[in-house]
Amino acid sequence: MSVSSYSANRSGAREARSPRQNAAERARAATRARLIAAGKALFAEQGLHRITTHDIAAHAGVAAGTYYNHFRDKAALFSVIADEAIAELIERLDGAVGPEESLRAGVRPIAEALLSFAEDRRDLIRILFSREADAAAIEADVLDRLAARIAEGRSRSIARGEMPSGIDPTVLSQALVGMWARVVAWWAEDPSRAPRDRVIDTLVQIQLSGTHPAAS
Amino acid sequence: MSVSSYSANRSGAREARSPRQNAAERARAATRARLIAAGKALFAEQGLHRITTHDIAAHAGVAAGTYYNHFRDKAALFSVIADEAIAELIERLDGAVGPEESLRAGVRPIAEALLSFAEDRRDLIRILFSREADAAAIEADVLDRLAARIAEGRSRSIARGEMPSGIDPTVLSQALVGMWARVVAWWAEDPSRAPRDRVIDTLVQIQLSGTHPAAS
Amino acid sequence: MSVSSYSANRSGAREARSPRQNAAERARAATRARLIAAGKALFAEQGLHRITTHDIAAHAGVAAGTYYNHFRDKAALFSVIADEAIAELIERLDGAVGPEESLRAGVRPIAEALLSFAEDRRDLIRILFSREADAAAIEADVLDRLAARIAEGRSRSIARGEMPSGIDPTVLSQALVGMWARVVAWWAEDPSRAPRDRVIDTLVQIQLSGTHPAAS
Amino acid sequence: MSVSSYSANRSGAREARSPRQNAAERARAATRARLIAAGKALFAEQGLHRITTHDIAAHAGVAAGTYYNHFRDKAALFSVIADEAIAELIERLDGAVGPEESLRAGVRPIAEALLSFAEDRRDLIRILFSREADAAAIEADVLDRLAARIAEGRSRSIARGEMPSGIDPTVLSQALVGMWARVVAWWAEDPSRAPRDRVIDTLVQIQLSGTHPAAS
DNA sequence: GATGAATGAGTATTCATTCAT
DNA sequence: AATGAATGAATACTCATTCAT
Repeated sequence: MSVSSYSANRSGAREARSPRQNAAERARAATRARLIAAGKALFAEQGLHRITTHDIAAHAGVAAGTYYNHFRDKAALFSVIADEAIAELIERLDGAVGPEESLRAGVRPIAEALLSFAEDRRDLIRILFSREADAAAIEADVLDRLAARIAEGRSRSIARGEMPSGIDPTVLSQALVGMWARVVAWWAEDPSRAPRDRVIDTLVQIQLSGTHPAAS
Repeated sequence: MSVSSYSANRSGAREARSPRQNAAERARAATRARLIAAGKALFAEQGLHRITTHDIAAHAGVAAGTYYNHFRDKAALFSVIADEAIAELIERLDGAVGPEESLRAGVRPIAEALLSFAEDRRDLIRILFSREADAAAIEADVLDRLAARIAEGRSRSIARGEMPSGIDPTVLSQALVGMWARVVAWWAEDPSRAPRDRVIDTLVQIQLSGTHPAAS
Repeated sequence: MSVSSYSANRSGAREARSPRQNAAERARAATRARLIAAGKALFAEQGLHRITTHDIAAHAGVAAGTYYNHFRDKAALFSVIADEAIAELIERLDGAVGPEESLRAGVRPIAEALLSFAEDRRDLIRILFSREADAAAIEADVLDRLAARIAEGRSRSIARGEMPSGIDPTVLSQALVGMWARVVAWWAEDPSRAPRDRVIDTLVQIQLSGTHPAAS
Repeated sequence: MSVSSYSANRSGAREARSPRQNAAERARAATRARLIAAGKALFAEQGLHRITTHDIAAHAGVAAGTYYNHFRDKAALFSVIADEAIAELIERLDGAVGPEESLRAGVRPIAEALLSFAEDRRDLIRILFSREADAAAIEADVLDRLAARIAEGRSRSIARGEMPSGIDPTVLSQALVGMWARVVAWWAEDPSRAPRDRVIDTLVQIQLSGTHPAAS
């Protein structure tokens, strides 16, 4: 388990990467990965502040102190997880809609991407939208980033005259983000609450009509 | 274990209240009111679990133990505040829309009631929508109650054939609630972010188009 | 309830005991009696340190502060109760055995007096023999007083040559007291554990043989 | 909630214990031992509920929180101490009397074992017989176990016709246990109160005569 | 790098007691 | 004398974090 301990400092680093160094590095990365996995599982179940660093270490099968060899403090792991989650979500959304694609065409793909993400990553959904005081900064971040992306798209729409003039794009983006976040969290909690396609259809209908002059 | 003294008015007797009793009761009510005010201010600023009962007592200018002469535990004050806030919010919404009024007519009044509440009661807004783990039950309650109210109205709309068939009323109610909660919280945080009427107009436009066949 | 409050200080004491004073005095005594009764009931049920002064006042139907108009502190009421209990017990024992009566004749009456006391005053038994840290001083007192009484009797017996010389009267008195206290407490807890007369017979037999040369 | 670290030796592996693990384990055991020693000293002096976990930690020379690395709560240390004490007492009593030995022969050895225990372990005596409300369960246990042992022996005596018929064995066992417990506690408090042998002689005489027809 | 024992500040809650009315 | 609101010291228990090995 701790082979690396005895060697790491002794090797006279000749080559940039001795095999020994590689082994040590791989072991370290593996420990880190297990801590992250433990964090995802536990934060999703119980939320940030019901979980202790000891819980995470124990779930990862390492000693309590090991946690601090990998993360500065309790919040750091949460941030890492949240950042990964956000990145994955953004990536999926980007995959779903080409950046310059017509927004009209894009609504359904976005909703589908969101719902797929909720299906595949219920743990991440719970972490991202978990309504935690301590997580507020992170969550605000998630939602604000989404909102910013949307607002940006909307501005282009407006510039092209595609949106009713009464609508403020920043308000709209907050509204859409709040809507999506709530619906996705609500549905991820118990997907049997509504058929997946019906959720998508509903979101699409609201979106379509609410945001596009063609709908009126 | 012992009979509690948490209710403001213990004596069942209507009459025969001595001046001394009245004075004591008034003093008690005043202390309670100060604790509630302190709770509102502090919970709004920092959230439920960053605040200690000592903080609240200190902010109210009473001794630490006095808190427990008025509230069973830390959560109790939060509940009282949240319940009051919900009641006030509901009351305002009820005042804004007659129960059987056309939904179409009702969208704007609802948005206006919401925004007024956000203006007048920024502290309560922060508490109600503060995304706290411990407050989750309360917030879920708020939002679910709103969602239930909306879903109910929607059902009538559907029955009257006023809504597109693709829309699921439970999904829609979650969506609207998420949208409103987020927009209101976002705006209450800093009302200079958008002019009040523009927020209302935006919400109305989304609502109108999204929920009414006449808009399509 | 508080008629006396308004008059006590105003009466220009002409006679040694005005009717008003008598009334006030009686009211005060009644309050005190109710506190004592409450203390007996509650201490017997739960022991000294599970019971709060608020519990006692509430059970007596008076305000919390009233307790301190009658007793210096929490221990004072306990002492009063214990003293009364001891006095009653001593009185019963004295009633059972004439001071100079032959000890031989007295064993059965003592056992009977003890068991009767246990039957009539289960609450006091529980208080006197309740094995409480804080009550230790009091209980030690009870038992030591009993032991002293016994030791005294024994010394006379020894002087009269009625007791085996190997027996130390102080040790014997501790032994008897421990025996009695435990048996009485054990039996008072659930009198169905053994028929009353069988308990007495057993105690008598042990006593008789253990303390009297005639038995050897 | 999390897997505890209260047992001294967590690792099931017999072999493959690194020097580091051994050192840590030894350190842990040493701290635990100091906490237990502190508990014995303080509980014997002041009783369970006059002593705080901070007192124990301070007396053991460790930080307050360290207590909880070794014992789940305040009661846990007391239980550990009491269990050890009971076990040691039982062991001594078993060593003193062969199980089937004549009871007659056994009285003196029992008394001697008891007194030796009281001499060697004055702290444990005080803890075992300390008359504490919270310790009641433990003490009841001690005394009941002793009583049960005695009752068992008595039943054999009765079966062999060695005991007067007027005596109820359950009452007798309570009586003997009360007697012993009180005498031992009284004597351990200040052994100069009576010479050790005189205590033993007195106990033996009471026992002999009280329980055995051959003595009459 | 990993370990895990130790740390100690932090916190909710209790309750004997006081005192102004 | 009675009231009862206020007091504040006391205390069990938690947990993020450190550090010697």
